[in-house]
Amino acid sequence: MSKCEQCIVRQFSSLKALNKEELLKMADCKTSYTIKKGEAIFEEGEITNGIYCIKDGVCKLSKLSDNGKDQIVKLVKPGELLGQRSMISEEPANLRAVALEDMEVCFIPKREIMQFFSENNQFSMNVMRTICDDLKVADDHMVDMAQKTVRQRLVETLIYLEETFGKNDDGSLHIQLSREELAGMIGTATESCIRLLSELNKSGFVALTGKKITIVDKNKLKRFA
Amino acid sequence: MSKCEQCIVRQFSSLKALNKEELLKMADCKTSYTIKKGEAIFEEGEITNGIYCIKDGVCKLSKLSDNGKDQIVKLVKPGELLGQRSMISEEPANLRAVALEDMEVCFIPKREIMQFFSENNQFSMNVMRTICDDLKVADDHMVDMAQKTVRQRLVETLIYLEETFGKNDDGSLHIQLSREELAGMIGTATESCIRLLSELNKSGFVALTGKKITIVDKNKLKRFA
DNA sequence: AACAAAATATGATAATTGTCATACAATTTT
DNA sequence: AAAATTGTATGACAATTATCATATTTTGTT
Repeated sequence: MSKCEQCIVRQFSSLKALNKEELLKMADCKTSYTIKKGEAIFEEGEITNGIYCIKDGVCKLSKLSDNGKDQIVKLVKPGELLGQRSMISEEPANLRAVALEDMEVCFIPKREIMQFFSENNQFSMNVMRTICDDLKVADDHMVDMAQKTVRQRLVETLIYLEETFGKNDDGSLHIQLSREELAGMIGTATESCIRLLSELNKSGFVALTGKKITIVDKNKLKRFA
Repeated sequence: MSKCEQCIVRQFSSLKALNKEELLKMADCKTSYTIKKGEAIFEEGEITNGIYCIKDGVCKLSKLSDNGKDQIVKLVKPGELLGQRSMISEEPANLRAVALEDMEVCFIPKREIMQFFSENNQFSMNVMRTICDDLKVADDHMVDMAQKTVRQRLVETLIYLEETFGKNDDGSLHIQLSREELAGMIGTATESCIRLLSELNKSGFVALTGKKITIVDKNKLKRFA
């Protein structure tokens, strides 16, 4: 069993506030999982009873809407935690978590986390800040969904993807999303997403090579939207 | 100066975890304000350095979008707290708070709240839960904005307004929103909002009497959307 | 009470976005 | 390698929604 002390998640997340003793306790109670691309970590409505630490791989958090479309609410990357909200609210998961790449995650039971909460004030504050950040992002996102056009949202999403997940050697977006998933992030029909991408391609703002998307000129793209 | 012990905010909010001593300390450091309908409690980008307790009156939290429209993110009612997120994140306010009715609020400086945080674990957990609830609502709201039609959002908003703020004796919605504000909640153009309301009126699902909106048959209205 | 200003309402029209059909390409299965 | 499945692309069209113009009503002010 690997130790938590050197783990990437510890460096980037709320867990950085935990001391050696707490980390040892955590290492002791954690369960490690390997999750293949496309598999779910948890489903909407599932009772999770703990949090997941993302060691490797990116996943999407999505919610199935009444119209049958899967809206992607957030992408979660290595170093981040998953399932904090449900655990604190003591509710089933509001969102579904599905791996976009092969992943390595660790599960920490609720019992341990709650104990850290009560004993380590800095840790609670860190978690609180993370959730506050999520809330701000969600509010802003909501305003965007309500007030921006699909084209604006597509452009902003492409830039977000490049800035957050980086580029391959050939300059294309490193993160691999299907057109359907991209549409699910933007909140539009797959066909509309494809059509607008194709338009951005023809205008020379982005280049499409197979599934790969390359932002040709980020600043021009920003201004265009 | 009134005591905090019997205050409505104390009964409904995270503050219920505070003990007598803490309440006395809070009563001692608070500032009470009267805010007239239409006035702002704080502006987007303003540094608040504390939280507001809503004793009376409802306010809207909104964000100005690039297209010049004011998107209403949330309505806050008596008994709730305001400004928790910014305080915890140590950031300027992300949203603007404007009174929809004459209001009575109290301001508690950050310093005191932070002390309660570190000394009263139940209080921190309560605040955390509140923010978690907000996050869930925001996520759901985001999905609605992305996936539902304006008509669906209007219908759901009307029902939400009736269920949350109640009805007058004549059955009309108690909370008074202008058409522009209603449009701002729904995330649509004012004209579209008016047009759809008028359509619901003609179909007999709601009744419009001047500014007053009455839901005639909630269940029919729900099914119609 | 008369006026000005603001809010509500409605028509006409354009722009955006969704839906369905279909074609083509890529990937997986047999 | 062929067939089947899935994903991407595009056209045609319909539905939704925004915008602009203009009444009409309500509200506030002098």
